[in-house]
Amino acid sequence: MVTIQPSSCPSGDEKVQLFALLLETNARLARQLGLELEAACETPLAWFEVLLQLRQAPEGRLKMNQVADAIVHSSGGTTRLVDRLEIAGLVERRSCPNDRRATYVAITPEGDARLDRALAVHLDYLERHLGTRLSGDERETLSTLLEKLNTAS
Amino acid sequence: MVTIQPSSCPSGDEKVQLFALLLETNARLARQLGLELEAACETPLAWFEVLLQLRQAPEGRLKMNQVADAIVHSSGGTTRLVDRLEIAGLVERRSCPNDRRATYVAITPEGDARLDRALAVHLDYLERHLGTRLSGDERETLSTLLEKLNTAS
DNA sequence: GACAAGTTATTGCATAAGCAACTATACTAG
DNA sequence: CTAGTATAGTTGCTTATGCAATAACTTGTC
Repeated sequence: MVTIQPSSCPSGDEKVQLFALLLETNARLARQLGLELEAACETPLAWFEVLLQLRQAPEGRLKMNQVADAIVHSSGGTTRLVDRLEIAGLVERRSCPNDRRATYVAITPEGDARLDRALAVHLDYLERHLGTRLSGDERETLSTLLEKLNTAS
Repeated sequence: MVTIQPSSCPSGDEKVQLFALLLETNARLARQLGLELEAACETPLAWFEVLLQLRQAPEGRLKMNQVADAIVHSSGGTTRLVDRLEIAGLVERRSCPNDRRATYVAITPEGDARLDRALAVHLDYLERHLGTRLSGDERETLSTLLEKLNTAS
C-alpha cells in the first residue's frame, strides 16, 4: 500500500514515516497531557517536567544546566522557566559553594505538593493512554527502543 | 535499582518514566534535526513537516484543518505557519469550490524543490540516527507501538 | 600568580505558537 | 424559507522559547 508520489524523492521512505510518526505521537500525547494538567492543576507541562526531574534528583535539586539538559531546553529558556517556577514558589535557587558560577534549582515543599497533585492527574492520564493501549511487555519494549534512540549523538 | 524518593507519590512509576523518555527522545531528535535543516536548507522543521504532508497527500494539497491536524498545531498557528510558507513561495492557497469556507494548501514547484533538498538532509540524518541505532525489525516494532499510542483519544 | 580559554547563567531581541473572539459560510430542523 | 447551530479560517493578544551577546567565575598553562 503505497501513496502516490508526485516527486522523485523518497518521501515515503520507511524511516521518514517512522520519524513523522514519532513527532506526531509525541505532539498529540504532550498536547493532551498539557491541557489536562493545566485544567486540573494550573500546571503547564513544562513545569511538571521540571518538578519531576527535581524530585528524581538526589536531594531534590539540580544545577541549572542539568535542568536544561534533562528537559531539552535551551539555556536561556530554562533560566526563564525557572524564573516562573520560582515566582510561583515551587522551586528555589540556591548558590553552589564549589562553583560560584553555578546555581542549584531545588524543589520546595510547595513544589513537592504541586507535583503530587500533578502526578495524580498524570497517572490517571497514563492509565487511559498507556495502560489501555499497550501491554506491560509492549511498554518495556518501547522503553528499550526509545533509550537506544536517545543516546548522545 | 530505585532512585531515592523523597515523597510518597510514585514518580518512579514505570509509565511515568516511559512517558518522560518519550518526551525527551522526541525533543532531542527534533531539536537536532531542526538545527541541521535550518543550517543546510534555511528550512525550519515545521516547514518541512508541512511540505512533507502536502507531498504525501493526493494532488499535493490539503485543507487548512487537515494540515493543522497532521502536524498537530492549533488552527491559528497553522494559519500563520502557512502564511510564512506562502510568502516564501513554497505553498499556495487555493479556494475550495464545494465549500467556500475552506481553503486548500497546495505545494508549489518551489516547495517541491525545497522539500527535495530538505529530504536529502533528513535522510542523511535518519541514516545516522535511526539506521545505526535500530535494526529494521526494531524500527518496525517501534512503528507499530507508536501507532497504537497514536490512536484517537 | 596572570592570562587565555572554557563554562555557567542571565539578558535583549526576535519569533513562533496557543487561546479566544470574530467573520463567513454551510448544514439542519421546523 | 428562516432561524439556529456548527464548521473553516483568520486575527488580536499574550506567552514561551531560542539565539546571540554578555557578565561572572573557573581551569589550565606558562
